[in-house]
Amino acid sequence: MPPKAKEPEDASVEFDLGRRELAKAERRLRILRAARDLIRETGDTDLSMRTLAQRADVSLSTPYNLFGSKRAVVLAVLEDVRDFGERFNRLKAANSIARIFAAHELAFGYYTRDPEFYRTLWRALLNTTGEDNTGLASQERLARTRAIWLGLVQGAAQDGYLRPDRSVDLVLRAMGQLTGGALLSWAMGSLATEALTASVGLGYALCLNGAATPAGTALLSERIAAYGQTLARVDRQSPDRSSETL
Amino acid sequence: MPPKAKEPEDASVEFDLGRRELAKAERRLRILRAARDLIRETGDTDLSMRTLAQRADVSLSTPYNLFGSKRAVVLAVLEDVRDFGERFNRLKAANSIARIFAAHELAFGYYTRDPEFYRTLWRALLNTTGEDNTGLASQERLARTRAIWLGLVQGAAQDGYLRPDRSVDLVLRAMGQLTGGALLSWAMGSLATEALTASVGLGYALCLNGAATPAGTALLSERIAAYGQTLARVDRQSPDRSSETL
DNA sequence: TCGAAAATCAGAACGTGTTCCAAGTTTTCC
DNA sequence: GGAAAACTTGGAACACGTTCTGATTTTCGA
Repeated sequence: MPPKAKEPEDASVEFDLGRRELAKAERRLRILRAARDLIRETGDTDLSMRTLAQRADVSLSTPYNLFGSKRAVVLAVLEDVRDFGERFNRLKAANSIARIFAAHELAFGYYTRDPEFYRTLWRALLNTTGEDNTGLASQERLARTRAIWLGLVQGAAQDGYLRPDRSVDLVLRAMGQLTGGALLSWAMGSLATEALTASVGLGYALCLNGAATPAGTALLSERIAAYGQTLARVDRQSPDRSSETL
Repeated sequence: MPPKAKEPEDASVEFDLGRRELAKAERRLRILRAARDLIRETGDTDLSMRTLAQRADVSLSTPYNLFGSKRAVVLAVLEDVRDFGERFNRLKAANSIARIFAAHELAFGYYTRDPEFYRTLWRALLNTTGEDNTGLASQERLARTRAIWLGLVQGAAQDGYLRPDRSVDLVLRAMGQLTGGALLSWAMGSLATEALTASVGLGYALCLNGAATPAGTALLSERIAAYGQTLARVDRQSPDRSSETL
């Protein structure tokens, strides 16, 4: 029987790379979809490579050939599911400070909408030893994300909301670590989902305010107050247990 | 017969708990010491429970009986090695802002002096699923650490360095997440050891400055500049790759 | 002193991520 | 068409954290 899968039925961005590469891409896609579905279904239990292979109708070796490790598979799922970039460009806001927080809430909206899914994803990322996080695709995506945020903060600086003697790079670095810490304690279970966006947003606002001009402070104070109220309300309902182990 | 178990033979802090409890404590200590030594020796390779048991001259089951999991053992090592508390009290500084950063550099001095050791420790903490981080001893130590930092920041607030309309709790929350994020990317390898203390210190200074009075800003600006210079110097020598995965 | 209780012990077992290897299958190139 | 290269496959294997079982030793209470 001739292979019936020769029409470009998926209409994806794949170029003509020969039939072998095409089959490989198709397998890759099948694995990713199986991983996504499995995480969606099983929820709390972390997905195993054996069930993943079984679900994707491939051998256990194949995900390792195509991705390299479980961590890489999960990273690819994360990358596949969340495609900002276009959405970021469509963002409109009253000023460049508001733009930053609009982007923040857009990004974390992915997490607060189905939290189970992303929590499992992040847990899988954490307990696979990270030594080899220098994947090719991963590194490129990371640079892209960083460029977006750099543009956002630089915009605020050019609009006169941030003091020019404060390096944008340093503010960005603090914001990145804030993000990582919040996602860590969220994935570990010590930060409630309802508090996640506000917690990171408050950290952003504080850091930015630490480098802000008076004009910037005027805008950021509202953010700090608003996020603070949200956090106070959440803390009243459930125990917080922030600051995981220090 | 009156209970005769009154001899304080070990002269340690253990009370008279009978010979059985004493033997248990001795075994616990032996396990902790073995874990510490093994991490010190093997360095990069994560310690395994089997070699740990072998080294401590106990069965593989015993660490699970006494601690519950590998995560708990590693947490106990971390708690055993780092005993601030007393050192914090001996801290003297020019003002309450300087006190905060003295405490910060004291705390992170543990990490930057033998980084291999603490990196291994933190990696072991990360890739054991954290569900059960609600250990009894762990929770108490966490509260104690939080109380120390709360006192430090409250001191700055009472000295008029922080605006009274900014909640100390919220600043503390941001600082805690900053810490967690930095330690995460440090343990993962994407943050250099030479940049660790400065990176967190800069984040602290920015967050505090975001809630500072003019008097506080005067002090914090120096910190921001100093840490920024340190980070710039480190970045010039090695690639930074901060903000791990977002 | 004796029996009961408690803890450890050795070892097997389960499921995990990951690697390796001998086949088999398919595509590509000459 | 045929040879060679590339890739998947199935399965075994390794080390890991964790749990369980049965036997053994040690301590405590009466």
